[in-house]
Amino acid sequence: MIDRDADPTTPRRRSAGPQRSTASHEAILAAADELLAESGPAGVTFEAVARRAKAGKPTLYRWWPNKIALLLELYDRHKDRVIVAPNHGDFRADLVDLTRSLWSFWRGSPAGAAFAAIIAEAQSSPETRRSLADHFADEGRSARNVLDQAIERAIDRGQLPPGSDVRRVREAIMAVNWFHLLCDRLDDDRVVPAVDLLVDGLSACRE
Amino acid sequence: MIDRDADPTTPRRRSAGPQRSTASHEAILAAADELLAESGPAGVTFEAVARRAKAGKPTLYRWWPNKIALLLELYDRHKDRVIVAPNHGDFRADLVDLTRSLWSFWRGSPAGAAFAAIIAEAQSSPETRRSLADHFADEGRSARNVLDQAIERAIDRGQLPPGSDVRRVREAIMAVNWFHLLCDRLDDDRVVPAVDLLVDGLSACRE
DNA sequence: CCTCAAATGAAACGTGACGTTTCGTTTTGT
DNA sequence: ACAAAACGAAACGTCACGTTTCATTTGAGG
Repeated sequence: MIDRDADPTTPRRRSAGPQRSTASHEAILAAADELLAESGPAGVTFEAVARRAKAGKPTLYRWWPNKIALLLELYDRHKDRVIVAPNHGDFRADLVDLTRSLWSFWRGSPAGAAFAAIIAEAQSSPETRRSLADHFADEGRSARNVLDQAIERAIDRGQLPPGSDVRRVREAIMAVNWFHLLCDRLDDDRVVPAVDLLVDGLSACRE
Repeated sequence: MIDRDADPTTPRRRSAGPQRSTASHEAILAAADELLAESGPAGVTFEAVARRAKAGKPTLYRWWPNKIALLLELYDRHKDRVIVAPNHGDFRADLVDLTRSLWSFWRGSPAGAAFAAIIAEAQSSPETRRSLADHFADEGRSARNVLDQAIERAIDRGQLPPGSDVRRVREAIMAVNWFHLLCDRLDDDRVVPAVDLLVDGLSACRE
């Protein structure tokens, strides 16, 4: 953290005027990131973020309607940096790989707790609940995510039926991931059984 | 609600002494239920419940560690009253029936929002997250629930492999239900596709 | 019957976040 | 230069939290 008060070269105001201040935007995200790492999602309050970022609360409320939006922006940044696209020439292998990386990402950083908090926070109203669903329903989001790419490769290869609904496949996979996150069951041991169950259906649910 | 102040026949104190007061217990649950119906899960605060039940906050904190426990007790009561065991002689049919009833129960009463709030609230700490998982992991809970019964019948009939892990099957089904609840996608139209996807696996995910 | 332990309702406490408002300052675009 | 817009700071009232205190009431055991 920079103590701007002790540095007379930096201006007292980061920016102002008819345009959004990038400096403020960055300072706020950085502060939120620090708080997330230090005290978890519960520590990321608009109050605390504004305090640490030396920003005004109205500035926060101007650009983010609520805590979900802020956490989501943080989360997406980290995720896009960490999750890379696998390509093993086999759908099941790709899915195991993706699931393992995602769960490990969730386990090993504040991101898991943050994402759980996003889902949790979104339950406070029907509108936010819908907006959560829509955030993941959009096909075009983030230039086709790595999961969608793996699904489409599987269809091309014939490992999924030609008429498969990519969106429905994606949601089924997400449902499993969410459940394991929310129940704190992100062990590596559970990855393969979970993927097998998903791909093969309940009939494959052996001991 | 009963205005006990205006009715001199009722005692000023519901009960006290070395035993838990059943009257207080009931009054608190009733008040919580009213608040849930009126203002949703957000309205069910210990503060408001105590006020309406004319109970002391310490009494609430004595018997329920947190809001999750209270909501869970409310939820289980309603659920056990509404969800009945289907038996169509076919696993898929049973599952469709159960899913439809559950989703309709969630849609048509404050119970859905309440249960979503329970999941959400449980995300506030790793301990409560685990306790949520454990609440559903226990085999013996509530004298074998209707879902477990349907699964075991399916195994007996040979519609699921003999070695199937009931717990794993149950969790896979729960994952789907939770996801649809949390994303506010409890339409009747989605029931059959969701069950098919679950039973047959991703390969069955056609348009 | 009496006594003691334990549970109760009421009220108060400090803490902290919420969401909003006000104010004076700073910067940008015209 | 000027006006519009964004900024930081500070304050506001509201509300739930979780805890503490206190007097009161009940039930169980002697």
